[in-house]
Amino acid sequence: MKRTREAALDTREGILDAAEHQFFERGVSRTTLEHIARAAGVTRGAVYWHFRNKAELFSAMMARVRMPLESSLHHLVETAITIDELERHCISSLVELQHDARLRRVYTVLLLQCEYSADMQSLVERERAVKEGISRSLARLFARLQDTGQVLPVLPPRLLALGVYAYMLGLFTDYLRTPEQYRMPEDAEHLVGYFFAQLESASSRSGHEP
Amino acid sequence: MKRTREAALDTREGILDAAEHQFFERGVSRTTLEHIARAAGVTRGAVYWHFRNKAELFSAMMARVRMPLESSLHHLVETAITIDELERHCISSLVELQHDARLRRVYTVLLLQCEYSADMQSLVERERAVKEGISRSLARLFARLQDTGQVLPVLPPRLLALGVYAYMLGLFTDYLRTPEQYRMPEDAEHLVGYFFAQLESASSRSGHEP
DNA sequence: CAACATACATACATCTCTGAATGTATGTAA
DNA sequence: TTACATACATTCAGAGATGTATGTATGTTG
Repeated sequence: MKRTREAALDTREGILDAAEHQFFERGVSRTTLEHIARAAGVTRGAVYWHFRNKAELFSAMMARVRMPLESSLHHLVETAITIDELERHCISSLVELQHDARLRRVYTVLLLQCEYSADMQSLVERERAVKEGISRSLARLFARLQDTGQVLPVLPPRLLALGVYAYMLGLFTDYLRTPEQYRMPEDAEHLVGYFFAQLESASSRSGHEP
Repeated sequence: MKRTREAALDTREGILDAAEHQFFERGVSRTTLEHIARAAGVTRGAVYWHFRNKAELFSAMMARVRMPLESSLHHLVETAITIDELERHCISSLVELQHDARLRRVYTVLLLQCEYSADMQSLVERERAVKEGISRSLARLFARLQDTGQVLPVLPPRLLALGVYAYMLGLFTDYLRTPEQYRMPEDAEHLVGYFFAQLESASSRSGHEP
């Protein structure tokens, strides 16, 4: 058994992989560090070597994946873009779930297998901050797009931001819960497209159909 | 201390009330039966007298509240109704959350404070069945409304049902997580109204504005 | 007013999980 | 090659948590 630095990194990654699967299958609170260790082929000693406790392990696991709504969106939203780009981003982030098993697992854990109680305070606060950022960015984007006439002023920017966020959250959650009800590339396009259709003024809407 | 039958029922309700609060504050897995008993002013003996275990207590707690999306919706959807009725139902079920603290607590537990792991299997299956029923009912309703020309065929009924469900699920979840971001009577109306606006043909849309 | 059932409280045995302490083999730098 | 750090494995003590068994006071019924 080698104990070089690279091997240690492999072990660490293996533990995180195992945590992903165990959390996904048993839920966060019901999986013990022993479960994770065994699944990773190590003992709890190794786990405690790499992570201070379960909460830190959880955070590390979450940090490995970029939140689809967060990752590129924040950049996307700050640079001047069109409403179409935002729509395509929403669609692709939904479709991505079908292809990326890790994303699916981690998001299932985040949305369905994790209790947001007081001991997860740091996690809760972080998520809250992320959502705050997304909402504000989205609202500013919509404000810009409405100013330039790209988006119809059917709703104030704040509500558009809330609406898009809630819709995507609901779609993510429901897809992860019952994926068999979705035919994924097309349904994502239609469902998201439906929501955005109202926003697109006639000018920006041309060139949409083939 | 009286031990009559009515007193026993009071105790039972008290335990359920306490469970609601404790689950809400600590999350399901982190609250022990001791917590619940103390909060209810009894001991674990009383809890075990009324409920076989934590899972059964949880189920009993959930059974006390009617799911806003489930309760009247199922009836509503089977009787021939207009799209406006469905829209108003969605709005009012959202607004209801603001006024009904119990609903808020129980739904927060269901959506944010509860891990859907294997031991909650029965709960998971039940929720799944409920959603199946809602989806099918909604889809049939949309099909009828499209046939009679009340709703524009912008999307197939199945996708409309999925979309409405996901949107409401997202709104519920997000509102419960960050209620301070919503100005509740109006925002619910605007957010839901936005989603339904596309569906309403010119005829059914008249008489909407004051 | 027995006799029994109900509605709990109390006490206990058991189990699980955590965290820390300790042990140990391997790598690594002087 | 010695001395130390790294990367784990093993062991142990302690804290909850669960479920059950038992005790007990109060109703309830014939």
